[in-house]
Amino acid sequence: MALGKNYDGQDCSLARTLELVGERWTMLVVRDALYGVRRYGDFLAHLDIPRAVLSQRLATLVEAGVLERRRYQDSPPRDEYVPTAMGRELWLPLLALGQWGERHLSRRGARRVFSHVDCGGRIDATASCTGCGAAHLPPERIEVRPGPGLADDRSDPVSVALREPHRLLEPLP
Amino acid sequence: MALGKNYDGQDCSLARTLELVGERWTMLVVRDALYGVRRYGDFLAHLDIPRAVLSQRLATLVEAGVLERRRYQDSPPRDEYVPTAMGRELWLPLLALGQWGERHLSRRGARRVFSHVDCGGRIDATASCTGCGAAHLPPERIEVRPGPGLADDRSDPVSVALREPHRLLEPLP
DNA sequence: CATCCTAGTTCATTCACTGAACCGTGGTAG
DNA sequence: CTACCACGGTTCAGTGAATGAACTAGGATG
Repeated sequence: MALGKNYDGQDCSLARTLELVGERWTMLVVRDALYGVRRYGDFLAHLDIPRAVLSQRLATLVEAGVLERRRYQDSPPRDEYVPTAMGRELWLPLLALGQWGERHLSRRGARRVFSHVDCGGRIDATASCTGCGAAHLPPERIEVRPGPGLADDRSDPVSVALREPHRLLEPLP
Repeated sequence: MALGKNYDGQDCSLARTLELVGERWTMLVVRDALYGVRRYGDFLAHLDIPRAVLSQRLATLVEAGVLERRRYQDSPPRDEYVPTAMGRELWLPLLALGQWGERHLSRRGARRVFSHVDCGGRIDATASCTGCGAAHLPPERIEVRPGPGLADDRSDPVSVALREPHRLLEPLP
């Protein structure tokens, strides 16, 4: 989103949600985190986001409890950003938005296909498996694959790694 | 959202969706449209949105096919903005976002409660009825009521009308 | 005729986004 | 010991969208 990030008069959970994740780039950062992107440089290269904006978004998401900043190496000191339980629950709205776009804004086929790791069935917009009927699946049980509509013209490590099937939340690349 | 509304390198249906509905205010406009708000002045009063931004957002949504602009009176000429089928399908992602905020960002209770008009059961984040089990319900089958966490300090016609139970998409106020 | 209502547009100001440059820490190579 | 590089940022000038107030236009209303 953008300027003046608060919707003051709106006593509404949607408005409160958008104050946090509705800013420009934020949902794409969370999506990447759910795909398994964890390092600053990978977000940067995959999203083509200005460094200052990425820093600010990561700080906001950490402060809000959507991501956790975690030391994964001491020398040199390196931190990674990992979705918390709260962040993992954003999977459902992000999926619903993506599926809506797939249905209404895409002329080519699906760019990415989600399937249930336990049965291989396709996932619908409510995170349910159209194969076995399991409802409201968490990201841990989902695999992403490139779909027929995906243009594979990007060469950053994340884009390359996502050309193979990949389970959500598993570290990339 | 904000500046430079396109996510050029992102070959992703979520990014395409956000280019359209991810701008600042846009999702709140769609939410209001699903609640039944139809007139420029009602959006304006309920959202406290700058007039120029509202005009621009309505035009974008009409052009994209999310809303339809419809003449409802000839003298004086007056148009209303009504969700198309494409717009009505945004119900699911908007609900999922709102429910996420309700769970994670709200200290008071729910601000609004959604229920199934056919059985009175509560609606979950996947638009399914927890009472009768009906899945993926469309907005036509949903009723909104004020929840315990709603502060009723606003006096615009839409806020006042929404203090009563109201079926989604039914014209307000 | 004067006033009001609705639905806008215009405009100066403010403020976030952008992209490029710079910085600091800690390896690593010679 | 010095140079250089990788990573993860911060800083900064320029741009452009959001903001809010003022203004406009068409038509009803008194």
